[in-house]
Order: sequence, then structure tokens, then C-alpha cells
Amino acid sequence: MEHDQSSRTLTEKAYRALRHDIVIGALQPRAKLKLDELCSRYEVGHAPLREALARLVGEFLVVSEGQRGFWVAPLSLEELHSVNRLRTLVEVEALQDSIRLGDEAWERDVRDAFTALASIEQDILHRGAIMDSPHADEWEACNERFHSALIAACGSPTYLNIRATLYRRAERYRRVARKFERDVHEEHVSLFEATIDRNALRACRLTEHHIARRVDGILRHAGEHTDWR
Amino acid sequence: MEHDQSSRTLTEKAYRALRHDIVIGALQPRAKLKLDELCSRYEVGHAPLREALARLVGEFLVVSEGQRGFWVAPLSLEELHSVNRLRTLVEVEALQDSIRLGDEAWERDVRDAFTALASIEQDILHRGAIMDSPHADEWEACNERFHSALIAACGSPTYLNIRATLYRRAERYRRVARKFERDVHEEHVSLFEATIDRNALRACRLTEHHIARRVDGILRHAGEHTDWR
DNA sequence: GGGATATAAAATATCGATTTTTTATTGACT
DNA sequence: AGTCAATAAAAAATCGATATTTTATATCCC
Repeated sequence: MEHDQSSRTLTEKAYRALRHDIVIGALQPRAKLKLDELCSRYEVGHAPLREALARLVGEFLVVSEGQRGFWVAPLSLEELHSVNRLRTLVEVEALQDSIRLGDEAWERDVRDAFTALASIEQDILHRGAIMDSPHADEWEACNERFHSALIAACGSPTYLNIRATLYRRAERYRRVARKFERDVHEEHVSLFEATIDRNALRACRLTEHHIARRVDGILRHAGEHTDWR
Repeated sequence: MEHDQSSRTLTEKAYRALRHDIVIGALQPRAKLKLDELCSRYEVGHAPLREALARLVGEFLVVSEGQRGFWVAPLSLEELHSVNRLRTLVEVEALQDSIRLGDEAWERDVRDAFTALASIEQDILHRGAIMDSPHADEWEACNERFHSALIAACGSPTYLNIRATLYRRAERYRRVARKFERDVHEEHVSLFEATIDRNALRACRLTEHHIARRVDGILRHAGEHTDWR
């Protein structure tokens, strides 16, 4: 039996599972992370679990206080804005480089990722635009793949890594607003077209606009119900 | 006996020590981090050491491969440029907000930090501008305090945290170039004055210029001798 | 009754030993 | 000689038990 990179060690298994559950909100913001509870939940011992938690502390998804334990990092309006602002800066810079440097293989990946994303988005729109959990998972995966593909050719692993961590932090907020907006799809179409046309200026403007609109959407649909401080 | 936050747990102790040794280069880029060796070096057991390493993986100072262990993250031209570019973006954004929002207490902190930094820099210039290890430590601490103070009033913990991690990643490169340039001091003076004058536009331009010049300096003094890939 | 103090329970942090995996070494075979 | 396989050594990963610290509870005194 083969094991891929993500299940080679129990630490990695615990890390993936914890990260997933925090990002999708199964473990709620500010929730106390009790070690014994998590050990049985994920079927790992103390050592790998604590390692996974420590790594998530480094990624700002978990907070810890010496001798007092671990908590799921809280959500806040401040973080929502800051993370998406930084994401914008990073994606705009990287997209410029990617459009300049990308070859045919990159273009193909972008097309493939867009096709998959567009297909799911039309599906969701047909169904009435309410995202239940499996649809949200599917859409998030495709959305991540598309945005990741756009900047994949930027030539900077550093940018790609930072973007990935910012994206996950932003996803926690998206998951709260479960309504899918038609605009999102239209924005993806324009962004795709501008990128394939190698119109860097337009693609960057669209990226800025896209992320800003998503923040607005999150505030609109989820703002009143949450206790973000 | 009182213990401050940084020495409450062995994990924290190991984390600080490891981070310090990586940042200053005592543990060289790409060095294999053997667990037993580090355990005796820092006088901690396996568990806290591995936790510290996991956290550093999350901060991009250590890389790990399942079942194969840990290494000090390599240096590269790509990372040097990317990290400093991101730092610029973050510091410029945060500085704008800080200048807009900062009160008298902030202004005092900026003045104090600048005074301390300027005094050390003049000291170093008198001595011939070669930084040995203790001087470099002293200067780095003051430089960090000054740049941190500038943006402290920006109102965004998220920005401050990200800036801190980017700053440490950049410090690894600065530590290689041991010559202190007179320009650095002059740039700090201008940046300080523009900030106190609440001239946000000028302060941001100076920040961009300052960081770009530092990258140039690093490349000039250290570029030929290193094996960055 | 209220507040400080001692005690008990819960949870975290840590260690030392064991298991598993990787890496290095040796020796056989073509 | 060079490749492959088997074996030995090294290192990482994990577990289970213990020590330490924090938090909750109950008790006593004013």
C-alpha cells in the first residue's frame, strides 16, 4: 500500500485534519482545543497532535498560551480586512509576473482550472446559489485551484507559499457566508479572459475588484450574525 | 523566581533559541537539524524540540520532510527579493495608517526608538563600520524596534505579525553582509523626520527606497561569496 | 455574606523507552 | 568494476507514564 506525502506521518495527518476542520469551521473560532479530546478524534497520540498544533500556531490558525493550552484563532473584522488586503497585494504582484513569464503549459493549466471552476459555478447557480457543505468544499477546491493556477508562473515559491497561507485564512471567512453570488462567476470569467489575453493591467485591476467585492459580500451576508470583534 | 513569557515552557525556550540561532546564522542555511544533537545543545527533550521545529516550519525558517527530518531553510536570491518586496508592501501600507492614526504616545515611542538607533549607528560609524557579532545584535535589536515602532499605530495586529515574520526572514540575509553603510543611517534619519512630520507620502517613498537600497547592499557585499541558488 | 486560602481535579508539558523508517555498509553476483 | 540485495547502524516518529501547572471547588475566618 502506497502512502502519499499527506499521510506519511501521524503529525502530517493530524496537521491536515486540524487545518481542514479549522478552515471549514467544524472547529469554531475561539474554541478551546483540548488535547485528549483531539487525540481520540483524530486517532493520534499527544506528540504528533502537539506538533501539528505548533505548526498551525506558526500559520496563525491556532493561538497558544504557555501552560494554558491551545485555541482556534478568533475571527475579527480587522483580520478579514488585513488578510484580504495582503492577499490582493500578493496576487496582483504575482499575477503581473505570471502573465509576463507564463508559457503554454501554464496557459493550459489556467484554462483547465477555469473550465472546472466555471462548470461548478454554473451548477451552483442552477441549483439556487445556496451552498451546502459538499458544494462549498467542491467550489472552494476549484476556486483555490484557479487562483493558484493564475499566479503559478510568477517564478517565486515565496509568493506562492504566502498566498496559500493567506488564502486559507481568508477561506475561514468565506465559509461563514454560504450564499453564492452570481457576480463571483462573472468576475472569474473576466479575470480568466484578461489573463489569457495577457492584459496584465486589466487582470490586476480585476483581481483587486474581485477580492474587494468578496469582502463586501462576506460582510453583507454574515456581518450581522457573527460576534467578530 | 519569576519567569517571563519567553521562558515559561521548554517549548518556548527551544523555539526562541532555535529561531535566534537560525536568524543569526549560527545554524547555517541547509544545515541538517539532528534531533539528539539539538536536544543536548539546548537542554530540552524531544517533545519540546519537535514542537519548536514544527512552529518554525510554519514560519518558513525550517523545512521538514516526513520521516527524513528537519533542515534550516535555505537562502536564495528569489527569497531575498520576494521577502523584501513583501516587506515593502506591508510596511508602506501600515506606515500610512500609522501616521494617520498615531497619537502622542506613538510619537514618543518612535522618538525613543529612533534616538536609541541613531546613537548606536553613530557609534558603529565611529568604529569603522565593521559589525562584529555583538554590535550586529545590538544594531539589529534597535533597527527592529525602530521599524516596529513606526507602524505600531496602524491598528492591525495582522500586519504587525506578518511584518515581524518577514523581518526575521530578511534579517538572515542582512546578517551575511557585515559592513554597515553610512547611507543606512541617513535613510533612517529622513524616514524618522518624514514620519514625525506626518508626511505619509514621503515616508512611504523613503521606506520603499530604504528597503530596496538594503537589498542592493546585501547583494553587493555578500553576493559573490554565497551559494544562494 | 464575602474574600482569601487550602485542596482536588483537570489539563498541559515533559521525559524515557519503543517502534518504524531511512541511510550507510558490506558482500555477492554479472 | 559496477550494480543489486541483504544487513547493520542511525535517526525520526510515536507511545505511555510522570511531573508540573492551572483551574475549579470547597472550607475557613473576618
